[in-house]
Amino acid sequence: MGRRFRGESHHKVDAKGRVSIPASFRRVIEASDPNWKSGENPELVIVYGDHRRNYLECYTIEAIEEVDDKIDALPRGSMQRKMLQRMFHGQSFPTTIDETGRLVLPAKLRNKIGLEKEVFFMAAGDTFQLWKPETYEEEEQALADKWMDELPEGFDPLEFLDGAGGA
Amino acid sequence: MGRRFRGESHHKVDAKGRVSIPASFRRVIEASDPNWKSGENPELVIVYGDHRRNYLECYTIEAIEEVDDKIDALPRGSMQRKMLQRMFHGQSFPTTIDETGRLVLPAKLRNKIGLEKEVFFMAAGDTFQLWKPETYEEEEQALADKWMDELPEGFDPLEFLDGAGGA
DNA sequence: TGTCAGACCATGAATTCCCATAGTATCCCT
DNA sequence: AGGGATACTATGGGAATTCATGGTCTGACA
Repeated sequence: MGRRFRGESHHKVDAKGRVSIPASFRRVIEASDPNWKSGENPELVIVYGDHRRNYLECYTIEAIEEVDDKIDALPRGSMQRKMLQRMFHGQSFPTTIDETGRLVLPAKLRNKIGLEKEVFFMAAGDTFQLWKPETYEEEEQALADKWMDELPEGFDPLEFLDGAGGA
Repeated sequence: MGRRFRGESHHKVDAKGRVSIPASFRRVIEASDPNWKSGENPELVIVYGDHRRNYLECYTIEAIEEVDDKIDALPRGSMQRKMLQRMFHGQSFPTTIDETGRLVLPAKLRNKIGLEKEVFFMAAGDTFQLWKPETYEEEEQALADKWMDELPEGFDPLEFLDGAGGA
């Protein structure tokens, strides 16, 4: 894996669906697009998935190619292959970042996750996610808080790093 | 783990959020950045965590890569992995130390721990922490008080010097 | 012939870059 | 051992650049 995304931030979404990409994310997207040259518009792929998913996941070109290769390696006609193709080839949207550092989310994608005036960016390794802020807070935050609170008193989640069994 | 941070100190924070790094810490940060070459600006990652954490933890590149590797080793989709990704990939901020030995803390991070004109540096193995001085004193003070209060009536903590078992 | 996507321009705020200074520690030389 | 000269540390200030965001204009298209 090349460079990693890191950080989280909130950005505005305007009436046309335009969204500024955090500058630090842009650097990673550019570096992970094998065809990108300075002065051009780097590409990326947004995977939106089916109705069960309530966020958008953005892949760099390198990251999506890795996924494609893995799909290609699955037996033709297998259910797994079919499902993954459906998700990564069907339910995805390739796009580019314009010269002002923004991308345009079509109405279809915005509606899918209920996006209005604001979006929340969240790094996740070699991809990043786009959430409706309210969804993120309600679902993820609640889940995280619950999970943390259920840990034994004085237990530091960092212990998971070393493979300690937990809740 | 390579070289360790050692010591503690106070430094000014200016209006732009710039903070001098203790010189001895710089040596460790440089030595622990595999890409660093003399004359360049060493990188590091500040992990700020969620609302429960009231200090900033600074990781050298080596230290954070160790963490990243461990996260990669956890099962994709597991709660533990998700939580750790959220903390180390989402709630973190990559940065560099400039040629005058300073780093810049963006307003978001300063506000998170209530930082104003001064910051307290505290070594912690292969990471170091940044505290608002008042917070550090209060927390540590509270911790010390609690410990003292729990000692048996009439017990002098100096007795620990000679190996007496304690609370 | 109104709507929609894309290209282009505009701007305030935040951030980076570059230069400056005062105080300390260090080193070297005679 | 004295007396600089030198290097590094901690801090400050302003200019230049980048970021995030908003607006306008113009064709395409249905």
